[in-house]
Amino acid sequence: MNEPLRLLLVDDHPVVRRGLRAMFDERSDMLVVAEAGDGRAALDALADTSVDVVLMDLRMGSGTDGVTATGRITALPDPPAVLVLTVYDTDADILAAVEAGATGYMLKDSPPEQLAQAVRSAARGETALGPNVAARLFERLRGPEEALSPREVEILRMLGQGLSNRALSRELFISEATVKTHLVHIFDKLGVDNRTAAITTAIQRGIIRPTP
Amino acid sequence: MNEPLRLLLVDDHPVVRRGLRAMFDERSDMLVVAEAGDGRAALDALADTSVDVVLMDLRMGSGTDGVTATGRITALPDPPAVLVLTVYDTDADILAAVEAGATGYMLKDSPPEQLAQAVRSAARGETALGPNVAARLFERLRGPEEALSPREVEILRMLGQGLSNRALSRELFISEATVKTHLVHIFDKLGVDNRTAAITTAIQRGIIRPTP
DNA sequence: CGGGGCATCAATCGTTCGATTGACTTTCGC
DNA sequence: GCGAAAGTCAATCGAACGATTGATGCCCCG
Repeated sequence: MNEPLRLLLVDDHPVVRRGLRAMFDERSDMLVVAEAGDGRAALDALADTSVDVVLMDLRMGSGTDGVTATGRITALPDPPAVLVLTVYDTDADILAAVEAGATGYMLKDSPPEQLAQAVRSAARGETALGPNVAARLFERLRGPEEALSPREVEILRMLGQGLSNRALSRELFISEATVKTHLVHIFDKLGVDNRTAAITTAIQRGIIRPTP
Repeated sequence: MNEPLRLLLVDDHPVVRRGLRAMFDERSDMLVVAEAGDGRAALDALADTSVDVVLMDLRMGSGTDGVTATGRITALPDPPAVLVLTVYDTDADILAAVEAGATGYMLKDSPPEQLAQAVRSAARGETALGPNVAARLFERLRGPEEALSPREVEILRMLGQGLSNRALSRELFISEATVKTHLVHIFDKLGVDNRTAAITTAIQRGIIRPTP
């Protein structure tokens, strides 16, 4: 097969798209056939462009995010492979991307040759994982994390603002005993035994954001 | 003046450097004269290359970080202007960069024309601030945050793992009373009144990272 | 030299936390 | 219909937290 791999670049950063295009333009076995600034634009591009591999950023400032777009792309008939590219990730990001059907996950600071190699692997349907990503996936598969209920996430968010159980109960119009019960469940699911560790773990896993 | 602005690109992401170079190569009033993957390499490049504007990433995976490098560059005799470029920032990042002497601060998702404009402003010695950055600087100037001592930061880091005061005192070989004293100071400086809020605030400000 | 900052320490006390045990109601899927 | 999950609630009790007051010692700088 001597036809170049047709690539679609999806990233909200013009600089990054430009850099990727320049890099792949130098490779005779690869051809950038389209670019998109968010997931929606990526899906639009796929409607009238044949693509072998999509290079997808997970975090976009606005528009359809990378995980949702990945899910939709891989649900297409005869979908292209999706190689996720990102700067930094939380455990939740990695898992979400893999569950959405991405066949590869690389960090943006990977050297150009590694990136090109990952693109080729993805085109062949092989999994391409950047450093550390494989290890974290294995860890996740070994001990799958239990999902928190919506109520539990809501309580976690408020907990991070430093509210006492009593203040929480007032804000949510429930009893303090109920707050405590939810906390017991939250601690169990996160594998911690106090609120402070719960907050740190939740932020690290991307369950909540650090907004005081 | 018809000579092009001489630019030095400093970023640990090859993709980003490549994209920036491609963008500036198109502008007749700008010339990329060097690239560097970290702050140290940037200083080396400046030793034998004349540069008008340095485009500096703040976060590098390894090597000398952007803030330190900015400080050293602006301490040079007849230094080039430093325009900081980053993806995401914490309050501490912004303040550190400005205090280190940067004359501009832009987010990487800025459109190419805005970036070019910021480079021209920096070259003229004018301040170039991206969206939201100015507002946050004003907020900081209104109520400057107190810096935590190294010991306080150390204690904050361990606090985030959920350690009780007693466990902390054991790990640090100090009394529990000392731990409590440090915490009182930490709470005062962060403007909070309990450990949980302290952790959230510290993570948000970039003082510590969420590593459970 | 004196003051400020940092690190260290003690004791007291009221409040809050977390574990525990037990229970009830509603909804959904098998 | 039954069981599981989610949400709700109560009471008890020991441990831990945070505020407070007060103190000492060291180092650095004006």
